[in-house]
Amino acid sequence: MNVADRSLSRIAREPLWDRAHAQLREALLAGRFEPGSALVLRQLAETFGTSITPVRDALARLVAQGVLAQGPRNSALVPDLDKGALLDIMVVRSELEGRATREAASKAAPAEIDALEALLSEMRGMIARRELDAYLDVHRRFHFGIYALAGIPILDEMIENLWLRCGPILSFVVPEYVVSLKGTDHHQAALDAIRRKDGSSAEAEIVADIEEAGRYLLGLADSSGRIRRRRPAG
Amino acid sequence: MNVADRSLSRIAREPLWDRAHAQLREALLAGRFEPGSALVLRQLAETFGTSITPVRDALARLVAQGVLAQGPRNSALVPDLDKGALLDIMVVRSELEGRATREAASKAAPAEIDALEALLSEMRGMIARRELDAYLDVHRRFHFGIYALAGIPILDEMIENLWLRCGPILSFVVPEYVVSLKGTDHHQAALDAIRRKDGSSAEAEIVADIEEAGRYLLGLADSSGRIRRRRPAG
DNA sequence: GTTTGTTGTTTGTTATAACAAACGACATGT
DNA sequence: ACATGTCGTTTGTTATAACAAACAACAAAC
Repeated sequence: MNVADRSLSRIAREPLWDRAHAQLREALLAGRFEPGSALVLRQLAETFGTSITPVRDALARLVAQGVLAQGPRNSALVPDLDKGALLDIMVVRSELEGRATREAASKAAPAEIDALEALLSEMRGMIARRELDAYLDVHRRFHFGIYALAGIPILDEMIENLWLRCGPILSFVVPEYVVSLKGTDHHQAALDAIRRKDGSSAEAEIVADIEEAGRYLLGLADSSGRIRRRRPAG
Repeated sequence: MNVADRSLSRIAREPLWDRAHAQLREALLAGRFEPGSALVLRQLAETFGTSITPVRDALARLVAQGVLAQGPRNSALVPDLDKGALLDIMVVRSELEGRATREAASKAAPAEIDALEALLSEMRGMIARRELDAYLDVHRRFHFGIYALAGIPILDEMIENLWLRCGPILSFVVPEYVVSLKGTDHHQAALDAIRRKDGSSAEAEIVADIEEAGRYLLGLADSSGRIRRRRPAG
């Protein structure tokens, strides 16, 4: 060990496919891909400025995780969820996120709960200002903040996977819907329950939150059962 | 359509990486890989008689699924579960497999239940004859037979993923353990509960089955917390 | 006009080579 | 002896080219 150790930081090795994977993941979560559209190797490779190999790796990973669907020619497709698929995901989400919340209630420290409380007030401000994208981002951090308190990495991983699976349609919610929920703030109720270590109530609130959002998205389904956004992307 | 359509069958396209993936999956589940060992691209490529590209694809998929761990050089490692990791998996398995069983109880048709009953008697014969490998295979088919009845593909997928994660140590059970369980046959009890559409009891039995196996595997842990087989593979 | 066959383009698959980072063996210096 | 530096080997990463399957457009035949 020499004196320079304090000023220098670790050099992280990050393969190109890892960066491609991260970018695709983020774009999916932000709803920047049209459900049903195909992700083309050479096209993405040109966008990223790499050869097709790293892109191929990234897409293979996403498909393996079930985040992307595979089309006819082993091509990667942005999933186009129908009512049945969404309902199934909601069932698993309720189960997993409910359990994570219950575990969190028995382990959370006051300081950690306060940090989540801060996110809640952030969220309220964003709703008032109709900042939907920013709201969705903090909203996600709030949920995963709870689940992280459970201290079960595998649970986190699987929950994140489920969010990714409905990523392309998560942005279909409109600000008006979020505003209309002021009366039934499951987020606040869940956090309050966690604070008083009432695992059952906390679980029930989170499940209610998931099911409420699920019902809203289900209501967006057209006659064929596919989930569409109210106003097509401009 | 011509007259030949009846005798000819669909020609399935199966890429090399898909076959490699399937073989690795099966080997993992059969416990043919030593926990902690590294899977080397060029070595496997030679075994399969292909270039490293398809092998790379297969390993990337397995790592993305969380079935394989990633080592220092982004290398793929056979997971070496410690007590904590195993416990976490068991929590999620109980939650998911419990829910699947509950759903199955409300949807199962008598004929489907009878088919599972047949598997149960097959299992009993195999235990009596100490055919461990064959038993584990039918045992797996029994469990997934129940979960399939729930009719929620995503649930199935995630449960299979969890089994794969502990695949390398599933074969650590010894015939003596299985035999010792004659008194508490959770499998039979779960199936009986499903037959009388008692979802809660069915769920409880499956959870008990999982936790019992979990306790056994936990008992194999050495002083450092790593799960080892009683008798090292010959 | 509909069907059928052809052809060119698109797109995922595989093999191969060049590359770079990490590791171990070995030698060297203190 | 121990630390350090060098070098060869191992091993994952990336780019590239050749390939094969699928699709669409178009032309020919009935």
